[in-house]
Amino acid sequence: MRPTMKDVASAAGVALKTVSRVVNGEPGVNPGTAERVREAIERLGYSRNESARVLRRGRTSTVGLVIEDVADPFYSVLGRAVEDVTTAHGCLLLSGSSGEDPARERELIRTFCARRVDGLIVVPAGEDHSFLRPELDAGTPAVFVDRPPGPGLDVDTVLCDNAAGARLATRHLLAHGHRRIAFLGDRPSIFTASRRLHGYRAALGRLFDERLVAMRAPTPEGVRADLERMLALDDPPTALFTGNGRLTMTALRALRTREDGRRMALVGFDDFELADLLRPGVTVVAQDPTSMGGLAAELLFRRLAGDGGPAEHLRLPVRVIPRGSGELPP
Amino acid sequence: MRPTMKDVASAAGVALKTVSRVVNGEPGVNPGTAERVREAIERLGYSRNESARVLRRGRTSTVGLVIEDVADPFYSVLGRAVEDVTTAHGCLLLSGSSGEDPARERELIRTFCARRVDGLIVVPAGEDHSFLRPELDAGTPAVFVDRPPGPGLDVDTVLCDNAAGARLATRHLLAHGHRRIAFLGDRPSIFTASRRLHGYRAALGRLFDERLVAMRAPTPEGVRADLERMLALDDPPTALFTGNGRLTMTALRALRTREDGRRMALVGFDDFELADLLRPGVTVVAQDPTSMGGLAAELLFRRLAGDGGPAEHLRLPVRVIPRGSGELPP
DNA sequence: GTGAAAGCGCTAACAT
DNA sequence: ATGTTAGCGCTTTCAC
Repeated sequence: MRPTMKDVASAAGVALKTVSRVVNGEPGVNPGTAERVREAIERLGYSRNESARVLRRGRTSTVGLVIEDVADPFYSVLGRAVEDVTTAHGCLLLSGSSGEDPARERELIRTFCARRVDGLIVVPAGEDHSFLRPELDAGTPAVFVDRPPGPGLDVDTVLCDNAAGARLATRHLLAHGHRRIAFLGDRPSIFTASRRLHGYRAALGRLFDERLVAMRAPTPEGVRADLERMLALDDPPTALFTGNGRLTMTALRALRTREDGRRMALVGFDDFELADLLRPGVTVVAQDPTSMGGLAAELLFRRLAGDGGPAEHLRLPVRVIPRGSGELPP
Repeated sequence: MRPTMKDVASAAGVALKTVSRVVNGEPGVNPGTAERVREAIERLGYSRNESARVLRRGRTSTVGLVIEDVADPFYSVLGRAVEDVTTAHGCLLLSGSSGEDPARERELIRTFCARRVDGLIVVPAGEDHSFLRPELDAGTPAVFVDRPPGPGLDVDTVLCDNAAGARLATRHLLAHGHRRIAFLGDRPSIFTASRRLHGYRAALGRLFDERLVAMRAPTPEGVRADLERMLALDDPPTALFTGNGRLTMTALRALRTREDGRRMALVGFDDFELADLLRPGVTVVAQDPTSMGGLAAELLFRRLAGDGGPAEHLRLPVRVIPRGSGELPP
């Protein structure tokens, strides 16, 4: 069906190897011959079969990226950063959504490895990554981003300082006079969620009250129910710390419909588009998904270039961006 | 390095072909033999080399997706829909960002074709896609989404009704009493931008005033300058129609800093997260990127299943979502 | 039920 | 400067 090097060779009246040389820009081909070959390539509409090349050479020049959801604003920006670095290194990025499902995560990684990606970048969903052992041993490096791998896997990681970020957020609210500060986090099984809970709790000290903590998947109904419950307490919260961007937006919607909700101070983990345009602007603890993805990719390419040093563990800083909602008085 | 079928075969004491049968779930293998093979596979950490399989079989079970930016909220949602359909069909999705650059678009498509994707889904950046001819002739189907291909290529397309959407938006503002309605669009070379301009102009009829039209890349500075210019007119606009989600957000930021801007009515093309939480809520003409991506992918898989009918041209409806900003009086 | 041999399209190593 | 040969890991075909 599609023309092969052999077809191009006979069309140009040369040996297959000469075509290979021209296609790959190898030296040692007479300019005239090269021209004839190029003309035949053009005429036949030839394009090199990458599968055959990969089979022979052993390197695919691809990188696999597993994230929670390619459509999530945080992870898609992280993914774009990985794509840019990957492209700059002449590689192709394969990416897929795990949807927080460990089985899907494993299946994606399996698929990537069967396609022999040169390396993996993973935002893990599962708690156990021992299935990666054979791949790592076979020489496929992996970098974990945003969350660490399950126990027993000593690979490079790029995380943000979750606990410090949560402490900053909570202290910010404390500094503005709040004493009853609620925390809305994602499921505690998610690494970032439990680290952020930890930071929140550490900053509160003896002000901590477990009735002001709710951790679950960010559904509108669930968040609404949690807030209703807390606001019905004798001593209701005057401020709220939300554990990720999705929860912040969900909470904003839920609070808007209650008049006592509108006056509630709010600090969210993760920045998001339009946070500055809301009234009041939403104060956040911001991470930088672009740096995160970019650094993870650079780390991976350093491994691919042969760096065999001990596993690196990058911890990226976070910063508070005050915009109004976090500075409301109790 | 990595174990091959040959290694598994000798470890299990069978012929290579028997391993192949077990790996592929082909019938005609003694259960006991199959068990021995599976055990050897497990022990050696074998995983099938997909490149070799592809080379032999001729099908990669991959689909290539080219979009403007994998981190753009609109296109990333579209991409996720494509991914879901692709996964459901047992295929892997390769996706890449063209960044509105025709050269990068072409390079991405070339890369995908060299990797012999079974089919392509493209949100085109360029105006000429004749380079796709050989691929189509070689039997690689393509579906164009959001924008049609350049002339001479009769492939399946999934577009939204851009002109109708722009007419709806403009009429909505007219119905609320506006007579001076400005249009902020992306570069006119972009298909959707020019179609939306067309619909806007058609709805305005003799109310059209070219001084109220500005088309350019959605940069904060550019949008700000355009708005300043229009608001300085003797007969300034009382309403604004923005041609895509990015422009809507950029315009909202620019308007917020002017007191005469806050009272300006606004309808935006494309819905976006938090449009409902802004004050006033942002009235939009919404398309459905999930349907768009899903339908495009379904169309592609119908082609891959052998449907050789004439090119289909789907046109998706749009709808107005009133939220406040489009209902402000002049 | 099992296996041997050929070959997919390419590159690496070695001639000429 | 050009060509020949072997073989990457798998599936296909055909033989046992």
